[in-house]
Amino acid sequence: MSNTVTTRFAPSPTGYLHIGNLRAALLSYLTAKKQGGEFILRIDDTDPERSKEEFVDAAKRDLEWLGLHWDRFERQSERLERYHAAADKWREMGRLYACYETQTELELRRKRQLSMGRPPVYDRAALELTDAQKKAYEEEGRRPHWRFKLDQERVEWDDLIRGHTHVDCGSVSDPVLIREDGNYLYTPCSVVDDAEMGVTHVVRGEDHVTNTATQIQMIRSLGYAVPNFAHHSLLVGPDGEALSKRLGSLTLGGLREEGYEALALTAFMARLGASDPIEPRAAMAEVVEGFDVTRFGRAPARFDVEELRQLNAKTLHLLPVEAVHDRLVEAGLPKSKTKKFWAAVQGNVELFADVAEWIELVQKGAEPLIAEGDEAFVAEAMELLPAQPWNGESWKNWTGAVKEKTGRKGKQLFMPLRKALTGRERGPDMSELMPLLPKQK
RNA sequence: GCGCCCUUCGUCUAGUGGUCUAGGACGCCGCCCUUUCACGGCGGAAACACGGGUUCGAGUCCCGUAGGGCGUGCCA
Repeated sequence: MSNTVTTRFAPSPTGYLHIGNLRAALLSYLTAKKQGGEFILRIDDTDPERSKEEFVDAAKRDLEWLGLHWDRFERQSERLERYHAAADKWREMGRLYACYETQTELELRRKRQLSMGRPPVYDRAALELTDAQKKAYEEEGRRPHWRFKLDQERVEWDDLIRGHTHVDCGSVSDPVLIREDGNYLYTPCSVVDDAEMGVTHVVRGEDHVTNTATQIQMIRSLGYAVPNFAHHSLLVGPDGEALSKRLGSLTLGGLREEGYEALALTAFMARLGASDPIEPRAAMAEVVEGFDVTRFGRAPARFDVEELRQLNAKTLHLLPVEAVHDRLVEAGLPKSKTKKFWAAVQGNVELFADVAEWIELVQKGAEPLIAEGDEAFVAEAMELLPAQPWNGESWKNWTGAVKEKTGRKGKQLFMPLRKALTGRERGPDMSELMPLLPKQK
């Protein structure tokens, strides 16, 4: 109908979303939003055995948290009649054929092909089955699974990320579309949904490249327009190893619980593996603005949570107080104090949870930390401590007085005083921090 | 095994035969700011996987080797 750029993210609710899923979801979302388009969240739940509602809820929660708001929500389990209709068409065209091999038989056949140095491609034996043979199988109690008969041609497309891409369908097995138990597999559902939902850009991982070739054939056979494709590379770990092994520890929910900012995560993933620099962002609109799917490379991208942590810190360092006010109050800070507190402390937090330490300091104070040999100096300095309340000049005045009295200067002067007041060696600018400190005992 | 893709500073990358003595960003190191640490600003070190070939000339083209990713499911 319209030319609105439309993308989708189609997770199967069989587990929690992880960082790899985020790459696909985010790139899809950003591809749509950069063009003012629509983003669809489509739950791929055709497998009733493995799909769990719990995972649907979790996926929604994760995407909402990250700010990947969907314009439409669909679920494949409610669209089965659409898939039936497509399957009927394919049967009429002679492109969907019944197969009766068991999984064990197929496995054996593949092993035999492999041992002969041949690619394990389905041999289409079922195409030769006579009606009588099929009937015999049925009477034996076997139920068929259904394969799509591929044209043995070279399928080509211009991929937004990979450039000109080709797959030789002559070396690909005819994909199974319908399982023996009648459930539809990913491939046909995706084809039908993308076409009927008006998806213009399919953005997904490069593990789908072969699927794309077979799906293009299915799309064409149904007379639909072939959408644009963008296959991004997959993530690998910090040492270049496949990430799949450690994905379990990299769920989006887990990263959220560890305290990472949604904005840090989206800004990071929107640039990881692309040629534009990874930059901290103060709002999702900036992430969208700075996104360009064609800037991504074909090489696998390393995901290192340490780099995420660094971006997280920089993100926090540029967030205005309005963006964190509610969370500061939730963490126990009085509303009236958030502005000055954040101005003083934001440069010293890597994860938002780090504010807890500073909130405790400004509310309860800290045990002085006095280095050996500095006892007399600190005692002398405390005598000169100005009366509270302190203001922005207090630190300067105090240290000036201490300097005059003791002759100390530089680090010898400041570090002991910082430690005496805050109990720490590191922290925010003392001029800003001192007025926030509680009444001294 | 076979097929596809990939390999430039530690990391993400720019680079489509000739100012590439290889550019940027993050990190690292140093300096500056703050008469302290952190934050911030400025600067520096740091790479064409290896071997052949084509060419006057190769990071750029071809072949091979090595390494990595993906595919090869009645998973998605």
